[in-house]
Amino acid sequence: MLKLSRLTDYAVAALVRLSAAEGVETSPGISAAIGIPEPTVAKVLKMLAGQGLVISTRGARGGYRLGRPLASITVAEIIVAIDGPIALTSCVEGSGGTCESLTRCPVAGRWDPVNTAIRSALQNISLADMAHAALPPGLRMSEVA
Amino acid sequence: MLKLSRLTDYAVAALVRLSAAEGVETSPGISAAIGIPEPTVAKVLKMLAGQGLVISTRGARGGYRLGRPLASITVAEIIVAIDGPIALTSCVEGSGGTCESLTRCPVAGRWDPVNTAIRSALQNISLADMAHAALPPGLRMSEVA
DNA sequence: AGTTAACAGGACAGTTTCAGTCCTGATTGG
DNA sequence: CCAATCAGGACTGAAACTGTCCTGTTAACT
Repeated sequence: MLKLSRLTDYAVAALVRLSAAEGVETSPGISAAIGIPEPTVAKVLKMLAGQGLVISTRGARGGYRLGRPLASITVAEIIVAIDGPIALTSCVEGSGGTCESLTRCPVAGRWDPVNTAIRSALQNISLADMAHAALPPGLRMSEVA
Repeated sequence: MLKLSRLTDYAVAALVRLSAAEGVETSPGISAAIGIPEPTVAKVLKMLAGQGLVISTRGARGGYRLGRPLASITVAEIIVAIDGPIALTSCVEGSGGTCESLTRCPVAGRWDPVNTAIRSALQNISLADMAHAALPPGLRMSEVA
């Protein structure tokens, strides 16, 4: 359904939360703040740390903090960190394996403009944009932060 | 991986093929032309017919023909016909059911700008654009963001 | 009429992918 | 030395998708 994974959604929640925390926060702490089970939150944070979107500190009193300001993190980066490269069709996945029916397939390569358009759209939306988006009626920022 | 279903890919192939045929063509005929098994092609065509993207004629000497010129069919329409409404996150799916943790979820509603951007991008690409895209001999999507 | 070609619609199993959890190891502070 | 915390990978159960098949309906041709 052209939908992204739920983990990406969690990643956004965690990043926004980290932004509000203004410092180092632990995985259990983030879990409690955003209402998502701790093991899952930990998994997401590890993936984000791998891409440098968050910076981890190990050991006691360690935790995570934002690697960059929210405004400089794009939605595209988060999706890449969680779901891998943005390629709508397997034909253009960077896997290197060629489509088995490449010689007949009349679509090979034609999704490129679509992929490009999607990437461009996602790169033009920052996390700050999402954080500032209007919240549903009845939900106040103070309640979630 | 933010990828669309393979059937959508087939749909594009079938539509481009129908455009080349310039008339009524049967499901088995399209299958042979694009190298995709007949039952699958039939399934895709039925879905496209349901959305009016192709027009079916029943009975002997029946078949399918394009409902509109390629240039007026957008990628978004095909995706909707095959995969359903374009909504990246379940939070904003038109299901009406509210997120079970809506009161805590700090992300509710924030994907809207992303969804809008994606829809806009997909609505601005017509099938004719894809049909005209160059078919690269080696087809290498070098690097993705 | 009868037969044949073709679409319509739904039901079905096999496969793959994903979400979520858990375990073991490494690092740092008290 | 002990506790807290991240790192990395393996594993399981559930869900979605793919691809196929079956039955019914429509229309042309003989």
